[in-house]
Amino acid sequence: MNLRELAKHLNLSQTTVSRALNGYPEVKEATRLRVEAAARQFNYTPNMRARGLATGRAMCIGHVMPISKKHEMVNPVFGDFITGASEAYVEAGYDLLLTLVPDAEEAHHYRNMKAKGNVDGIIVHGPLMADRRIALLQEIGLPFVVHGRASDMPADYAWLDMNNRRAFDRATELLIELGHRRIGLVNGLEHMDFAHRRREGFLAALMRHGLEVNPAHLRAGEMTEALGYGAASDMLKQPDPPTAFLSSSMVTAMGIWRALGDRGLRLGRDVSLITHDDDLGYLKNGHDVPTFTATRAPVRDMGRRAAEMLLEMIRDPSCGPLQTLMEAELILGRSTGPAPRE
Amino acid sequence: MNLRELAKHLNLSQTTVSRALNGYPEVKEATRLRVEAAARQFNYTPNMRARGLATGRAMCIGHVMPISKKHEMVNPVFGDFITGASEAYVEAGYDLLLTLVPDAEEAHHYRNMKAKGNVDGIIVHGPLMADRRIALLQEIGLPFVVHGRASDMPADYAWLDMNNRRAFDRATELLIELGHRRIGLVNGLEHMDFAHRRREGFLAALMRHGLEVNPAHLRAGEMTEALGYGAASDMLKQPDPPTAFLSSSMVTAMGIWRALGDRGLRLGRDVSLITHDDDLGYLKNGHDVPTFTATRAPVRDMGRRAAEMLLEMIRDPSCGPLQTLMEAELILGRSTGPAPRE
DNA sequence: GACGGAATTGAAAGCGCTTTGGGTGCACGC
DNA sequence: GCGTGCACCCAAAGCGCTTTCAATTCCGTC
Repeated sequence: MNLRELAKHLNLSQTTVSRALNGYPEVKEATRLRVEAAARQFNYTPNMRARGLATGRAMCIGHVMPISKKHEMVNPVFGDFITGASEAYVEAGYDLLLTLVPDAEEAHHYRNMKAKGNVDGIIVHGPLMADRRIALLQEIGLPFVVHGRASDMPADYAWLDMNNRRAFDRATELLIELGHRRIGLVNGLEHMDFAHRRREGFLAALMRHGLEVNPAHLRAGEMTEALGYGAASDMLKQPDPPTAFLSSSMVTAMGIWRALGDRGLRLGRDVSLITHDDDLGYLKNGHDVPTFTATRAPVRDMGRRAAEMLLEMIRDPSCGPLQTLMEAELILGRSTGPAPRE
Repeated sequence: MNLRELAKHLNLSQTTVSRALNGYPEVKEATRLRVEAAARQFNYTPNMRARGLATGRAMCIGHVMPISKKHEMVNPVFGDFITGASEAYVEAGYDLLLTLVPDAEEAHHYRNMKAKGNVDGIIVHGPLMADRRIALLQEIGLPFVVHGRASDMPADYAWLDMNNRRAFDRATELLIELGHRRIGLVNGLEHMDFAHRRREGFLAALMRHGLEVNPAHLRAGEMTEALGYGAASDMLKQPDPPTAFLSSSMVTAMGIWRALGDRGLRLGRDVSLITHDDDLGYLKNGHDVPTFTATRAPVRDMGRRAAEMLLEMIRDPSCGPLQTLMEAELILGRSTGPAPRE
């Protein structure tokens, strides 16, 4: 059933039917009711492609995920983020188009997004420190919001980010207050912006307290369980092993934990551990009391907020690039305790 | 730049330009080259909405994920599955539309998919045992492939599934051969089809070997780390604790492992564990030697295959519903060993 | 040099919707 | 009786593309 048929069936023009369904005021209330009833009866839904052609709006948001060829890994955070975003889209009547781009920097993908005309705006995932996509998108003129930031780029674009720097600074500070002097950092890949900021926060806190940075206590890689296990195992073998760890993700933290187990070290007693926790649905940090002391950021909420920002920017293009910085909570779990006496 | 402008610039009709770009034979080679050069120069990409309107094909596949209100959790497998599917779409020039459906309003969402006309087919995720969506989609007449199956429905639809029953049967068999007599099953929610089949496989193997089923050794829930920890802790407290566990996911297995650690039980020595492993990018099962003995199914490949099936069905609607059953590998890791002497 | 068919190209219709720019009645005031 | 303003409705244009049908050109042939 399309508009023409519906109109014919009602003995009305397409114009009137269209207006009735889209809530225009110049149609008589009785007529509107008649139209709406018929639409319901025949299960009429406007064809979005046709509507899009006519209005110029696609009613669809694109999410662009870079999948690096080298590290073929889907960010586990993605599922939860997108769930949150999806809530906002459903409410606003938008669809979600997902594009996985093999190489973060393939310009033509982004250009095509605009030309193909099937999205009104996009959300950019996984920004690098110097992410050329931002300038590209500004040039293209498609509204966008970055999930995260790109430190090396001028900041006049829309983004939603967690305060990674501060979160890791605070976490480090907490460990230092507990008496830890040798702290290992197991970070994500540091050309990713979020990882870079976390490292900065970590180093800043160390420096503020006059602590040396031991390069052997810094490790970065894809945030897998294996990374945590490997990194912690290596560091613990060294002459001056860390008495505490900072980890960039829950799975990595579990790997670290396993490495402790191998050596008979007890978490929170012999060795302390703070991890970042994205509060993912399938990876809850304990039940009543959190297993890990953690910097927690509700990724799902962030997805929703980012989506709302983008929708707002589309609704009112004059509002300029919106920016949101969210603070992570520092939640106390059972993985931290005073540094052991030497 | 749109087709008309491009045509004008070339002093050609839209017809010819369109044909040149779409590889129709009736256009002179010299002209085609000229057109292609101009298209590249101006970065012309056809507007998909307009093309879709004209051709009736959306060049887009919908993925529908139910998000149950009760268990607000995104299936962690989803990211990898969709990455695989995406590969196939990119090659075929398709886009991917993601819809998260809160399962209450099911029916009208699927009906709208068809009416809105922005997808040519859909992939259905998370099938339940008696999933009404299948009959609905058949009635609607939109090509679809189910990731998994629905045991209680007639099987004349397209699906791609892992042989869950056989995988868990084999895994159980292995444990029995190792001398285990009391085996705990920590499963996913059993109204989900895959979990139901795994349970069946588990029970079949027990029965075949004349082993009693202890209801206290069966547990099902959302496959979180906490589930594994809680279930294992409970079972180990009982008078006749399991000497081996079967787990439906890696994170759950890690929870079980943690519960063992709490009690000073060593994995693979004191207690054995086999888990299902979806081979996710960020949750690798060990490095050289797998940590866990596991039934492994490459979810990403499955995504690709499912997508290819759907594209084939769209290309040739007469080919009927395709079906693919994949076998999981049973890979040996360090989490299994002979049952301890009593 | 005219002719038939193959090779190229174009004009125009149409996909299903929105929206512009008129109508057509009708009530009202003069 | 006539203009005015309002409330309501419609015909038709147009969004950017594909595709049908027809027109034109080109060539080898007789």
